[in-house]
Amino acid sequence: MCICQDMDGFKLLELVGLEMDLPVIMLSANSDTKLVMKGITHGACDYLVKPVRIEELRNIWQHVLRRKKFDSKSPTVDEACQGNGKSLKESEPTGNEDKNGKVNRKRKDEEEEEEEDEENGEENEDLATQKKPRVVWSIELHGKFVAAVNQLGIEKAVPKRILDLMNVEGISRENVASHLQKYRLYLKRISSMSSLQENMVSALGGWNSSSIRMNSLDGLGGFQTLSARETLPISGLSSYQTSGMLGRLNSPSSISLRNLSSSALIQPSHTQTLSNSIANLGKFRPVVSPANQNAGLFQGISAQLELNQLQQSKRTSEMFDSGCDPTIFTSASSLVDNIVPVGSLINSLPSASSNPLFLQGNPQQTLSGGVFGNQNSFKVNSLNSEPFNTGISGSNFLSNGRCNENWRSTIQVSKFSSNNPLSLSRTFNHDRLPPNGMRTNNSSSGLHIQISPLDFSSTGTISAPLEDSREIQCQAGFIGDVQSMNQATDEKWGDYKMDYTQNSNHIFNTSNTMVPPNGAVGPLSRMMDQHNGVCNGKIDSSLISQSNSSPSPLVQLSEIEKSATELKTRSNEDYHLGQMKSQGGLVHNSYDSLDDLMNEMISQV
DNA sequence: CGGGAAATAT
DNA sequence: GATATTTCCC
Repeated sequence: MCICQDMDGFKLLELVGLEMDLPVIMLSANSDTKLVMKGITHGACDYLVKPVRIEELRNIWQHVLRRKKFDSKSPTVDEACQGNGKSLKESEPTGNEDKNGKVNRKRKDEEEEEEEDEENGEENEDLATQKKPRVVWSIELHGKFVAAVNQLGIEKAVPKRILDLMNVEGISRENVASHLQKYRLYLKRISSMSSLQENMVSALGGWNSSSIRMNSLDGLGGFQTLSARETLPISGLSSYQTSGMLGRLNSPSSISLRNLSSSALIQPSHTQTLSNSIANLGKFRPVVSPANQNAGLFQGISAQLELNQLQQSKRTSEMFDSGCDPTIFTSASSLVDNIVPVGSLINSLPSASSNPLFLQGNPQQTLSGGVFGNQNSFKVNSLNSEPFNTGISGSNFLSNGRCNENWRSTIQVSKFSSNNPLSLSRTFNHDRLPPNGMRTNNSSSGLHIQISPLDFSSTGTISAPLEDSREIQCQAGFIGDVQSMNQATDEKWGDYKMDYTQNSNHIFNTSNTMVPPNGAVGPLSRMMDQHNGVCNGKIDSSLISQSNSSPSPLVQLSEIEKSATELKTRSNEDYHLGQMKSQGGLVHNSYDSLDDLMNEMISQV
């Protein structure tokens, strides 16, 4: 017989059965009952769902022995085994895995089969039990986790308690402990990021942009991974978001506050100075997180971005020097990283993007504009929308009102520039396209990438875009209210993964992702802008505060978008400017509370 | 039990 | 090759 590549397992199974008369055990990651049945009906003795536990294998052996015994005694048994799958039904893979409710996350993998000499399949079930299904921290699950943690307060959140609060079956304390470990790590990163930012700010004058960037990158990176991973599983679902988001929302603000007060994070290292406060923030994570998330997305890209930035550098450096927006900066860098693909875009745009435009506009405003621009491109859909999704809304609702207004204003602006926006978006896309890389990346790396660009452009779905834009806008708008912002952010954070992850699917994602990518560019630009204008005076305080607390994330997002927009638009300087104005106002507003924090942090530093 | 870190699985 | 989870150990 010949085994060709195109031959699937079932064909092979038949061949083996016909020509070799060997007992065959099918192995596949696909636990679909239909497939199992098919395998068995095609002559497989057993069908094991991967991953296969050792116990299962052990059992197989035992069965072999048993079979031999039976054989001698009663051939029938043996026969049954080999020949017809039906007799083996029991061995159905399905059985094995599911101890827990969740059982197998479904994977569509391909099926593989392998034959093995003798065996009977029955036993695996016994053994099967042994196998522990791998817990996939879906957004939903993570949402519950976050809600539980928030409820308990980070300090009091220990695996056992979290597990109780989550009230989810199928996961063990160990699972929760592990996830908590990861979550803490994540928070830590965030906090460090913020701290770094702060430091940078404090340093204002003298820091190396490069070092800063590095830091930011690191932080982001971590997130990203987290988010990305999570995202994957989730990706399919739109639904999850809602639930997840809500959950988060619930806990949210109040929780975050607690955390802050308590503080406690342990920060590792460096940033400690800030850390306490920061740490808290980190715990808070929600707030900060957004930025991080964004950053995370971009990660890969960093180098390019940096280069780009550097090129633009002067401005950038200036910005830094001024210290206007450390946070932003960071985010920018992070963005940059992620952006890679974007980077290419940027490059292409570069000249234009680079400076001029950005400089002029205010970052924030610009951002808004950017967002809007996107929206425009999307088309008003946004309006329709529902925006945002409730999920989001949960946290944001309040702000929504504001946002809306902002939006409107923004929108107007965009309209005015409207042509551009669309063009921008398109351009954007195109640019990216060329970069197939982006897409490619997306597919490969996944999540993050998709995010942005793709969605954007293709996005087809309008909805996504809209939402994104909305969110973004909202964020921008929020900036004013730190608290609200925070909450929103928090939520996101909570979802952090979710958001990112989702990006593919949901709006959130989109927005997040989108933003980041864009943001990558944007941030820089933003920075630049600030530098130029706004930043100087107030900026420090306001910005800083932002960076520290949640605001920054938002800002970043908006920035990002903005940047993106800018990039896209370039041409639309006008448009930017207009937006900028509006933003500026917002920004300042927000920080009061944050400022305090900032101040403290700064002083500490 | 909780946390950190090595070992694995994806 | 890197990350997410699991497992092991203190």
